[in-house]
Amino acid sequence: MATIYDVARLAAVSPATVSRVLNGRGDVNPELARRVEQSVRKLSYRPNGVARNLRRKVAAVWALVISDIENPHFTALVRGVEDVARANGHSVVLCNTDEDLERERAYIDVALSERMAGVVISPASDRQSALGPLLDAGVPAVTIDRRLRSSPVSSVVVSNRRGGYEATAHLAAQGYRRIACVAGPLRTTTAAQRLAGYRAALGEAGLPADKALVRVADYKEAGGAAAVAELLRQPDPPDAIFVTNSLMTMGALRALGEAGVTIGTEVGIVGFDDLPWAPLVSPSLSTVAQPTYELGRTAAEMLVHQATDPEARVRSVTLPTELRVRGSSHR
Amino acid sequence: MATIYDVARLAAVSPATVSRVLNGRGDVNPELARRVEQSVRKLSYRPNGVARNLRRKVAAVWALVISDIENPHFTALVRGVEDVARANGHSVVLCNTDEDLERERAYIDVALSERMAGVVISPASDRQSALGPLLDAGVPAVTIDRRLRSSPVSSVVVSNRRGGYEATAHLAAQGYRRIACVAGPLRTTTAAQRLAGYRAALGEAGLPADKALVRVADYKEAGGAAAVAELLRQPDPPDAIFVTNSLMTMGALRALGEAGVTIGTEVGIVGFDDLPWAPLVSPSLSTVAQPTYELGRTAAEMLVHQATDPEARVRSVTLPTELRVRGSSHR
DNA sequence: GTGAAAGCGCTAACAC
DNA sequence: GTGTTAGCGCTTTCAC
Repeated sequence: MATIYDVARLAAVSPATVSRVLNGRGDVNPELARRVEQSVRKLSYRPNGVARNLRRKVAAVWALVISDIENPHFTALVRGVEDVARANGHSVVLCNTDEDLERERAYIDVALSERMAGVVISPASDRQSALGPLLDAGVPAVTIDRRLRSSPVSSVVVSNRRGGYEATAHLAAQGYRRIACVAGPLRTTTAAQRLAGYRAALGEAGLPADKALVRVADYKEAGGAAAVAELLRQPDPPDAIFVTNSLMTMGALRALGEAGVTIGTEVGIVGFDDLPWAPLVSPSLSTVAQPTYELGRTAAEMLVHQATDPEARVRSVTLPTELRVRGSSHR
Repeated sequence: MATIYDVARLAAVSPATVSRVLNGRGDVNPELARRVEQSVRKLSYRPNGVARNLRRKVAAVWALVISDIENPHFTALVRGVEDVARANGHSVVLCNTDEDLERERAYIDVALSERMAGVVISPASDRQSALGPLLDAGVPAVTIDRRLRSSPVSSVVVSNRRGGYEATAHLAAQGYRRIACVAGPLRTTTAAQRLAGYRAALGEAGLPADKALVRVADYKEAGGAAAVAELLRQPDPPDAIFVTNSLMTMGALRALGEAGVTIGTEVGIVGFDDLPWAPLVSPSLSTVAQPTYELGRTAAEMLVHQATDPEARVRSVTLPTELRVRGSSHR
């Protein structure tokens, strides 16, 4: 592969001039610039990004570290982040941690090691974060979807508590009395907040907070199915369920189907995260929708802001959720 | 941030010895090794990956370039690739091209520029590929899900033609007579092959190949919906539809619902790609399932093979699909 | 406006 | 075994 020296030699200029032309810096004689461009083409020269990064001490790439690549919620964020990144001359690479702190750490390591320009991350845990080294190194970072309790980092989240509250209050208003909740891993702020909203709504509706009606699962399909199967097996099963993410909702529907339960009539259901197929199941699925694109866009904009002004103080943005009432939550 | 020189100084050894300890190369006096490790900890030293890559001429990272991050088929591949990567000491970063050749080119550029160790890619087009520079540079590359006609690259795909054939033959066997096909962008080999399978099955069943029954769409939800809406508006509408990917199938179901058509009875439907929610819609959705994890795993293994043996010849692996008959494809 | 040269942090010959 | 040193390819002072 051709280097900047090859180009310089062919164009009969110095490597410095080639660099200037390539980066549009400083004033270069148009004639020399022309010669450089011609040589670049002739040699099909591509700058070595690694050498450039070493010299500049930062790459043009952002890392978007998400906790579950198969969760449509997270993949929907991507577009928002990408659009802002491209507008600011950055590329986005995705890293999937699978809710695993060890893998989260490994990817933070890669981001740090490759001197990436910024990191947007949905942390696997609100406390034992792997972000420390990143922050110490001064790399711009923003958490998305979830917050971090252990360190001061800017974040963009949705109103999880309110979303959980509205879902549950809606079920109560529809006359359901034993409303269960399938929660996510409580080490995530989303799970904790959605559960808190559920509890608040129960209290307000004067419904008892039966511990047996709360199941902590793992935000995955199988976990949701298992949790619902257990709930149904109880002596006094629920007549409604608030399921706190889409993957678990899918599992819940499967478990309900396998148990021969009629959705809506026998057991009402509201899921967190709206999905394209929510209107297609029958009865159609009531959900708490999140502004996923906005979530990604906002996080990316905060990253740009941080990169521009390193003194920028930590900010936390909360975007609204929206209850979408469909067929699964009334009799 | 501490450098290898800082560590060397503190441990009273040379940078070369630090490097040896860090990389487990050569024999190092255990006492020196201990001192190095201690200094590394004390300084919380992290090797600069960029400098390392510049020196070694290759990074430890693989790029997985997929054409649509919101298509569950592609996100399902990721796990297979990741598992093999990790077993071989690589990290995987995902790049989303959105079926856009310009963005494909940009990400190939990043992979090249950052000297990534290998690329697994589902190309946006079978001809105008952006892979050229990558292959010229000798970077190990494998296409996944789709093939490339324009250059000799190893690939892992599924039996698209057979999958299309089986879906269509099944609909014919169920007594449907005017079977339509919603195809993907024909510049992808998957779309071309699935369509070819559809045509072959029609011919074999003695059904006429009415051009009006074939709609070329874009592998996206809205495209699938629009195509089906058009099909239904025709003077002589189809009584069954083979939809060639899951996103378009979702759109098809929506369009069918909006048109008030009873699925199965009035219009039979089979979709390509199985999905967790396929059994949940009603009637449950018949599909052609693909071994997504295997697809990812196999591609990654081929990449390892290529990296190990640069003389390895181009191979093409085809994995089987499986027709899953459910409720949407009979009366 | 242009070029010479130093240096980013690491690894791998090579010399000891 | 261990240290010295050159150099990966680029950008950026600094001198002209």
